[in-house]
Amino acid sequence: MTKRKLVTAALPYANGPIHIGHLVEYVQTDIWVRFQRLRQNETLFVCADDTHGTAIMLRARKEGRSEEALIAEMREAHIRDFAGFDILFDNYGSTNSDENRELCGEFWAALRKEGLVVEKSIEQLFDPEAGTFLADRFVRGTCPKCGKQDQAGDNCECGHTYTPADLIDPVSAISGATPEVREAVHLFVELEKLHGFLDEWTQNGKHLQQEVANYLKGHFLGDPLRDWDISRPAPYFGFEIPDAPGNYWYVWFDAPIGYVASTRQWCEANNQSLSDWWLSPDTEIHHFIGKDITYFHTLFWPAMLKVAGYQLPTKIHIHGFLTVGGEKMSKRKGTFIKAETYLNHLNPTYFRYYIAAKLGPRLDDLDLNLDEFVTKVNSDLVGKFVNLASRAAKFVKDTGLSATYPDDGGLFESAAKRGEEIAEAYENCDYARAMRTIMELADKANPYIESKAPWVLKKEPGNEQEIQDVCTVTLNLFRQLAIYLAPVLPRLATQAGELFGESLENWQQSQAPLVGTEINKFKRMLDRVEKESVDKMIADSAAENAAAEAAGAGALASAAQGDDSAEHLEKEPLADECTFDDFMKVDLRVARVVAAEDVPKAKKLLKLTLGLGGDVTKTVFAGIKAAYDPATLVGRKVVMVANLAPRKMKFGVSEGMVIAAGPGGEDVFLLSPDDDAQPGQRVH
RNA sequence: GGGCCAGUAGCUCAGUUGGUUAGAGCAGGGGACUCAUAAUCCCUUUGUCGGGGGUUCGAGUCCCUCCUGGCCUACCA
Repeated sequence: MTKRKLVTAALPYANGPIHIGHLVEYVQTDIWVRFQRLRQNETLFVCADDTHGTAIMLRARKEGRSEEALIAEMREAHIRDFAGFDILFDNYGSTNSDENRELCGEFWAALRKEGLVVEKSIEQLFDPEAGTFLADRFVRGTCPKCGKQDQAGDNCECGHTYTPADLIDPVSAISGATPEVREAVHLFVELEKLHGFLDEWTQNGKHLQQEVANYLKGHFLGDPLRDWDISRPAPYFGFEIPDAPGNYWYVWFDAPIGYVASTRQWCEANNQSLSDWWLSPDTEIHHFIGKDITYFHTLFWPAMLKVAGYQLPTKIHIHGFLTVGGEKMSKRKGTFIKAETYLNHLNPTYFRYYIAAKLGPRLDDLDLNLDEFVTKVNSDLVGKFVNLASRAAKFVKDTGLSATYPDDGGLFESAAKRGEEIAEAYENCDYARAMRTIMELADKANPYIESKAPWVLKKEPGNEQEIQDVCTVTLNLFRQLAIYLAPVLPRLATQAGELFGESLENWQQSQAPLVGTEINKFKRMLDRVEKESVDKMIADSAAENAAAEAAGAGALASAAQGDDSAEHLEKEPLADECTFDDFMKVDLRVARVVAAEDVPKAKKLLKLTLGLGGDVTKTVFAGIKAAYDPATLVGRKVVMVANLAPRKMKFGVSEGMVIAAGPGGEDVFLLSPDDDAQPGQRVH
C-alpha cells in the first residue's frame, strides 16, 4: 500500500510579487505532486502566504493602509501568478488566519508544557521616530571591528559578526533616526534540550540531502544550540502571544505552522480529518524549500513538530537559487522577472520544461541561460516531441489507429521498460535525468517515422495498412512520451489526451499501446519560442523596475544617506563595474575655456575652445546652451574627455566632451577643478 | 576564517561499485527529405576529463596537494 503524501512549498512572503526565482520552487514542487498523482498516490498540495513581521507592518504603514488590506491584495496576485504557471494547490491559505492562530496556540502550549520557554531580557535598538524595534537588517552603522561605514546590523563585509547594539553610530534605515538601546523581555525556546533528537533526526540519512546534514552538523550541532528568540514586542504585525500580552510570535514561529493551518482549511472544506494528514504515520510529509531557509525547516520546525506530537517531515527537499545568464537576478538588467511579466510574453510551458531540464536533486544553483532557453525548448519540445504528433496524425485522421499494435521493432516495449527509470528520477527530484531519458526516447521516434516515410507510401495505392501501422506506432510513442512528460507539461498532456479522445492521468497508460480508436483532428499544441519575445520580456522587466524605483523613491535610502535624495541614483543606477584599465582608457584633462561662442542655429550647443596648455586647443560642441551664458565661461577651468574620438556634428567637428552632471536642459552643472589645478593635467 | 559543492568537446551536461579506442543534446560543417511549427533524417569536426603527485596490471572514476569558480556561514527566493 502506498502512503498518502502531504506536500508543501515554502510560503511566499506577502511583501512582493512572485518572480521567476520563486517559481523554480513552485514548479519543482508542482511537478513532484503531479507525478505522485499520475502514480495514483493520494497527494495533497498546500501552500499559503506568509503575512506577518516587521516588513509587512512598515510597508502597510508607508502605504497608509491596513496590513490586512495589503496582504489581501498580495494574496490575490500570488494566486493569479501561480495559476498562470499551472501550479495547482489544493489549498492556498494565509498565515494570518484563524486556523493558524489556533494552531500556533496549540504548538505554543506544547512548548510551555515541556518547559522549553524561558524569558530573557535583551537589549535591542529602538527607532524612536518610527516607534518600533529594529530588526538587524534595518540598522546600519560602522563596523566596530574594522571601522567600515554603512554596514548591516548583524555583520560586516569584513566578516565580523556582532549585534546591532555594537555598531558605532548606528542609524535606522527606516527613519534615519539614531536608534536608542532599549531593554525588552523576549521569550526564548531552549532548543538545546532537543539537541539529541535533532542530531539523530538530521543525521540518520533519511530526511535530508547529505550536504544539508553535513552543513547542520558543522554549523550548529557541533556546539550547544542557542536559545531561539521567538517573541517580538509590540508593535508587530502578527499574533499576540496569549500568555504574554504585548508580545507577538516571531514570524518564523507562525510561518511553518501555516502549513498545518492550510491543511486544516482544506480538511474542513473537504470533510477530512487533520490528524490523518499530520498525526498519522501513514502519511508522508514532504517540504520543498530553498536553501536560504534551511535552518528554520531542519532545526526549529522538526523540534516544534516533535514537541507538539505531530508527525515529522519524511523529507525536506532543498533546492538552489536561480541565476540568469550566470549572474544573480538583477532588477537593472531586467533579469529580475516577475511572474506576471513573464506571462505577458511567454508560455509557462516553456519555463516548466526548461526548469525541469535543469533541476537536479542537489542544492546547486541553476542558471537560466536565455539563448539556451530558446533553443532547448524549440528543439526538444517542438522539434522532437510535438512534431511526432504533428507529422503523423493527419495520415490516420480518417482511419484511426490500427486494431492491433503493429511490430515496431521493440520501440514501444523498450521505452515502456524505461518508465521505471524515469519514475525513479522524478521521485528523487532528479528531473534533469528524467528529461534526458525522455528526450533520448524521443530521439528514437523521429528516425522511425522517417525511415518508414508514410508520405512516400501514400503515393502508391495499396499501402493503406502500412501507413496506418506506421502512424499508430508514431502516435503511440508520442502518447507514451506525453504521459512521461505530463507532470512537467500538464497542458500538453491534456492536448494529447484530446487527440486520442482519452484522459492521460495514469502512469500505467504509458505501459500499453492504444489501438483501434479514432484520432481527432490534430490541433497545434505549442508554438515555438521567439527570441524576440524573450528580449521584449527582458526589456519590459527592466523598464518596470526602473519605473517602480523612480516612483517609490525610498524613505529607506534617503534617510540612511543624510539629506541627499536617492532619486538620481535610482533613475540612473550605477553602471557595470569597470576595471582600472578600462577607466584609464578615458583620458580626462583639466582644460581652460579659451573661447565660448553661441551657435545661432543650434538649440542646445555652445562651441567651446578648450586650452590644454601651450598651444594645444580642442574644439568642443557642448550641450549646455540652456544652462550657461558663453561670456561667463571664458577663462574658467573645466574637466574634459580629451581622447574622445572626434565626432562630426552639424556645425563642425567636436573633439571631446566637457564633464558635467545633471539630466540636461537647464539642469547641467559643469565640474570645476580646485583652483590650483593646471590645464593639461590629467585627472585620475 | 570555517563549511558544502563543482571544474569532462564552443555551450549545457551524462559518465553507475576504477576495466576495452571518453559519450549525449545544442551549436558548427556536409548531404538528404518535404509529412511536420525553416520542423525531421543521415554523415561529420572538436577533448593533455582544471594542474601536479600517488595507489593500481589498469583512474575521468580512489588518495594527497595546489589552482579556479559557485554557494552557505541564524529571518529576500
